Amino acid sequence: MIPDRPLEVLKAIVRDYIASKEPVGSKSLVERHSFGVSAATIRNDMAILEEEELIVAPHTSSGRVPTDKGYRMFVDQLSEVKPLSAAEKVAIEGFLSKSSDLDETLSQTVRALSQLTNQVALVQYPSLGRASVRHIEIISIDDKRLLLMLITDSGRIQQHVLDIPGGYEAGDVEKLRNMLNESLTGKGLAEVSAIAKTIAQKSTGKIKPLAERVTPELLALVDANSQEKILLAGTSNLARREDDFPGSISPVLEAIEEQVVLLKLISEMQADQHGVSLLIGRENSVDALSSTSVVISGYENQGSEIARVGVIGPTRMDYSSNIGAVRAVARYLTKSLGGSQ
Amino acid sequence: MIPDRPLEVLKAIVRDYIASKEPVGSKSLVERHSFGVSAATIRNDMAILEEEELIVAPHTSSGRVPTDKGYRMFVDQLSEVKPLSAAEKVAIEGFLSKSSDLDETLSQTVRALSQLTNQVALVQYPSLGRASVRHIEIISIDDKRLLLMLITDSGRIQQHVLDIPGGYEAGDVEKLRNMLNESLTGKGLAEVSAIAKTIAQKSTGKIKPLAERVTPELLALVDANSQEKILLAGTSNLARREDDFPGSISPVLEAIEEQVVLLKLISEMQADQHGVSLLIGRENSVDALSSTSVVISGYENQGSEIARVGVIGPTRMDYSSNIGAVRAVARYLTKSLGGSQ
DNA sequence: ATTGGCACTCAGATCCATTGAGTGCTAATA
DNA sequence: TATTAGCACTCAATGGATCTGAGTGCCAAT
Repeated sequence: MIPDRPLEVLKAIVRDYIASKEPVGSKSLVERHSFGVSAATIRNDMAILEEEELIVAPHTSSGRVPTDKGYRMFVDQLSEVKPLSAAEKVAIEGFLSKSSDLDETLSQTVRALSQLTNQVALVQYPSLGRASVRHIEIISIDDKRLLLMLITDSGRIQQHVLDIPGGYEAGDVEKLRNMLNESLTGKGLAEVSAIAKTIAQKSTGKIKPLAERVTPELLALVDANSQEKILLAGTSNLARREDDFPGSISPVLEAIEEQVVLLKLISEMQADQHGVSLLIGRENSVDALSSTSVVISGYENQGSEIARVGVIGPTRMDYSSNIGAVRAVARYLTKSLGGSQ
Repeated sequence: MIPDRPLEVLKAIVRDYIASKEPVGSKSLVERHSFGVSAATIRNDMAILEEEELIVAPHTSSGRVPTDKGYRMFVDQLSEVKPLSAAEKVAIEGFLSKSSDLDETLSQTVRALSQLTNQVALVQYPSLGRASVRHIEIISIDDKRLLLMLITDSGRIQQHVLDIPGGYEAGDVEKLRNMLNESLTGKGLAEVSAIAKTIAQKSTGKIKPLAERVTPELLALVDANSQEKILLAGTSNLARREDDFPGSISPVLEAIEEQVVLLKLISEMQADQHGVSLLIGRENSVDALSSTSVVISGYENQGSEIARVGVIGPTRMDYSSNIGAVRAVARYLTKSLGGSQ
C-alpha cells in the first residue's frame, strides 16, 4: 500500500516528534537521518503520508505531527521492542521478590512499572471469573464479634467484621466453619451463592441463626470480590507531561481516577503480536482520554490469564520502551504469582 | 495590636480574593462591602495591613493579596466555621454506614471528604502507637503453605502467606497458634517483638522449627503495621485548581504522593480551638507545598486519638467550609469506628 | 481622622513589523 | 519516471511600541 521510503519517513517523523516534541519538517529530517535523498523528495513522501492521514500539519506551513493512525502504523511496524536494561531487570526482581502477599505484590508492581516508564501505571486485581474458594475462615474477635474471611485461589483475601448481638458459642462457629469449607472449598465463586443458601436452609438447631447471619455476609464478600478493582501509581507523571494535553490535564486525571471507566476500557482490549494490547488516542472510547494511549498486557496465575497490567500516558509516548516494560513486568508478575501464590 | 476596621478590611480582602481570585483594590472593596468610609480611608487601612505583612501587592500598582500571615490571622479570627448542610450530612452518613471493615470505612471516608470539599483528601491509617494485639491466626492454605494473620485492636488486619517447604502438621499449627495468642493477645505491638522471640526459643520438639519459621514473619507483620500509611483521594481536584499554583502543579502532586513527607507533616500538627489543625502556605516545611494549606483533624477509636484525616489544597481555599467539613468527617469517623469496630 | 483630588505606575491588551522554518509548485535533470 | 534545485509564499512566534485603566500614594482641605 504505502511504498517503502515513505514508511521509513513516517517512522522517522514519529521518533523525532517523540524525542523533540516539535513538529518535524523535511529539512531537519534529512539532516538527522541519512535517507540519501533531498529534502524535496522527502516532501513528496510527506505529501503521500498526509494524503493517507498518517501525519498532519498543525498549521499551514509548519512541520508534521503523527496522527493516531500514524502512531498506529508505527507500532504495528515495530519489529522489536526495546528490551529492559540489566539494571531495570534487577530493579523489578528486587521489587517483586520481597513479598508473597497479593496486595503487596500488586502495589509494588504498579509502583515499579510507573517508575520504569515514567507514566501512570495500573494493575487490575485478579477478577473472579475463574477464581474459586480456597478457604473460608471464621475467627472469634471477642464475645460479640466474628471475623469472616474468604480466601480465593487467586490469592485474594477478603474479610469482614460481623456483629453478633446475641453472642455465639465457639463450638457452633467451629461447626459452621467446617460445614462451609467442606461444601465450598474448590468451588467457583459463581457457584458459592447457590450453595451457601442451601447451607443456611439445611442447618438446624443452634447453628441455624448463626448460619443465617454469616452466609449473607459471605455472599457480600463474594460480590465485593467480583467487583473488579484497579490500583494506580504515578499520577504525577501525567502532570509532568502537562503540555502534551490540550487545555488542561484535569479531565484526564479525573477519567483515570474513575475506576469503572478504566476497567471497561482495559477489559475490552485484546493482546496482539507482542503480547501487549495498545489503544492509541481516539481508538479508545473515552472522550477525556482522547489524547492518551493505553498499553496493557495480561498476567497469569497458574496458567490462565486473570487480569491486566499496563500504563497510560500521552499519545506522544515512547511506545517501544513502554511496550517492553509492560510486557516484562507482566511476565515477572506471572512468574512471581505462579511461584509462590 | 491591629485596630478594628483594618481587621475587617483584611477579612473582606481574604473573602473577596478567595471568591474572585483577583487581587482586590480599595475601590472594589468599598463598593462590595458597606464600610461607611471612602476608598481613600480604606487605602490608609490597607497601608497598615501591608506594613504588618498581612497583605501584599503583586505589583506596584495593583490590588492586594493576602499573605500566609494574612490567611493565618483570618482563620484565627474565624469565630465559627460553616456547618455542613443537611444534604451533606446525609451524604456522609450514607457513605460511612455501609461497612464495618476498617479498610473500606477509611477509603469511603476519604472519598467522601474529597467530594465534599473539592480538595485532595487524606486519611491516615490508625498508627500502632497504642495499638495492641487482638488476635493472631494461622490458617492452613495447602500442605506447604500457611496464612499468618495479625489483627490489632484498631481494626487493622494484616496477613502474609508463608511457604513451609518441608510441610507441617495441623496439630503443631494449632499448638503454636494457642501459644502465640496466650502470650501476645492484649499486648502492645512494641512488646510483641521481645515476647515473640522468647517463644521461638522456649518452644521445643516438633514445634520448634515451625515456631522459628513463623515468629520472624510475625515480627515483619508488626513492622509493616507500624509503617504508617496514608490513603488519598481526589488528586484531580488539585489539577482543577491548576492556576493557583505558580509554575506547574506537578511538583505539588509529587510531594503529595510522597507518603513519608506527608506523614511527617501531619503528625507534627496539633489541634487548635476548632478541633482542627491548620498549616498555611510556608508554615509547613515542605518546599513543594509552599502554596498549599493543610487542614487536619484527629479521629479516635475507643476514646484515644489514633490518626488523622484532612484535606490539602491551594492556600487560596475556602477555610471556613473546609474546616467545617474536615471536623465533621472526623467526628463521623470516630462515631463509626467507636460503634462497630 | 477622613476625604476629594491628582499625578503617577505598571500589567495587560492591542497592534505592527520582522523573522525564519517550512511548504507547494514548477521547471530542469538523471 | 523519480528526483532535485529554486523560488514565492505562508504563518506562528517574537519583540517592540503604544495605549488603557485599575489602582496607588500623597497632599491639602475638611
